[in-house]
Amino acid sequence: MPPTSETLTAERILETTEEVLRRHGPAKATVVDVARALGVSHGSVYRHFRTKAALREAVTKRWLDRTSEALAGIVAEDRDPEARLRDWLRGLFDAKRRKAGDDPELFATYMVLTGESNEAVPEHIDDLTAQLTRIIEAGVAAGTFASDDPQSTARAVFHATGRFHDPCYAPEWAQPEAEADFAALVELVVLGLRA
Amino acid sequence: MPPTSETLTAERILETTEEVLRRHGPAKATVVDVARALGVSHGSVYRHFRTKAALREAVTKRWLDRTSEALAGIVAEDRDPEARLRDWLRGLFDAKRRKAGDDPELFATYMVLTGESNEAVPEHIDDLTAQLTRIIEAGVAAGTFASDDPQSTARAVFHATGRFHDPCYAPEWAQPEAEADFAALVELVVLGLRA
DNA sequence: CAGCTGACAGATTTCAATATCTGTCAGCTG
DNA sequence: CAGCTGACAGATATTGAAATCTGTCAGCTG
Repeated sequence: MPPTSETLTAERILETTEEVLRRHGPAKATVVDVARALGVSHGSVYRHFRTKAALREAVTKRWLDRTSEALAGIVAEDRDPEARLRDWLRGLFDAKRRKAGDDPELFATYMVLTGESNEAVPEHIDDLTAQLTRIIEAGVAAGTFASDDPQSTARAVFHATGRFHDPCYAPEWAQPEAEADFAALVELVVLGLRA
Repeated sequence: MPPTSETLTAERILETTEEVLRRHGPAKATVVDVARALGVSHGSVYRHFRTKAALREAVTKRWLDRTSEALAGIVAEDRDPEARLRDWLRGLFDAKRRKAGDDPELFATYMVLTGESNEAVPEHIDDLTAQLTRIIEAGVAAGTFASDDPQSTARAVFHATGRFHDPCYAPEWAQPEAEADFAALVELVVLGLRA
C-alpha cells in the first residue's frame, strides 16, 4: 500500500485502486474502500475522477497499456519483418496467457473492467493493430510480404489470431493442444502474407 | 404449441421446451412451465429426460445441428475446393449473423444454453472442423491447396475465422466494417492455403 | 483560497424470510 | 402393467426492508 502522508495524486489513487480491486474483486471494490485505503475521504477521490466508472476505466487503460508497451520494443527492432511478426504474435500470446494463468482471479477482475469500459478496449486494439501495421509495412518494403493495404491486412492478422489473445478464449490457453494450434495458425497467417 | 392429445414423446418435449425458452428466456424457463405447456405433470417430463440440464442440452444440440446440416450440402458438392471453402465460410458467417440479428433475445438464450452445456459445443465444433477437413483434403487432392495435415490445417482455418462465427463476437457482426473485415480475413486464409 | 471533509439524497446492494423449483417415488388409472 | 400423477424434501430463486454506496456540495482547515 502506498504511503499515506504524501499529497493525493491521480497516480496514487490508481495504484491503490488496483490494490483494492486485487483484494476485493470487481463487485465489492468501492470508492469508499479506495478512499479508506488511502486514508482520505471518498469526496477527495471524486476530485480526481469524476465518477467511479472513470476511475475504473483509468485503471483498465493502465493495465492494457503495459501489454502494448512490452510489444512496442519488437516493432521498433531492425530485423527480418517475418521473424518480428512471429515474435510479436508469440509475445502477445505469452503475455496474455501468463496474465490469465498466473492470477486467474485478477484476470477475471480485469475481464469485468474491460467489459464495463467503452473506450479502453477499442483504444488498446487500435494500439496493437497500429503496431502490426508497422511490421507489415516493413515486410512489404522489404519484399517479403504482399499487401496492397497494410492497415487492412493488419486487422485481418489481428482478427485471425484472436483465439490466442482475446480474453474470451482464456480457458482454452491452458489446454495441451493450444501450443500446436497456435503454431499451425501462425504458419497459416505467415503463408498468407508471403509475397 | 403442439397438440396436447398425442402421446408424450421426447421430440414433442423438445419442441415445447424451445417454445418455452423463446417465451420465458433461459433464466425463467422451468421444467414445470414445459410440463404445463404440454398439459402433463412435470414428473412425466422427467421420464424422458433425467435432469433439467439434460433437457436443455438436448435442445441446444438440435439447435446447433441445424447449422451443421445446412453447411453439409456445400461440403458434398463436386466443385472447386477453393470456391467451396469461400462459400462454406460465408455460409457459416451468414447463418450465425442472421441468427444473432433476427432474434437477439433468442440468440442470447442459446448463448446461455451453450455456456451451460459441456458436450454440445465441442461436438458441434468437431462437426464443423470435420467438414472443413473434407474441403481441404479435396483441395490438396486437386493440387490447389497445400497442407501436410489437413485436419490440423482445418483447425487453424476454423480458429482463424472465429471472429466471424464465434458467438462471443456477435455484437461486432452488425457493425459496418464487418463485411470488409470478413473479406480481408478470408483472402488471407485462402492465400495461406494455396499450393 | 486550494484542497479536503463529512452529511446528505437517491441509487444500488445485501440479507433473510418466503415462494418456487428440481428430482424422486409410491400409488393411481386406463 | 406402462405410463402418468401429485405430494414431498432439499435446493434455488424471489422479494422487500435495511444497509451501503455513489456523487454533490456547503463549509472547514492549513
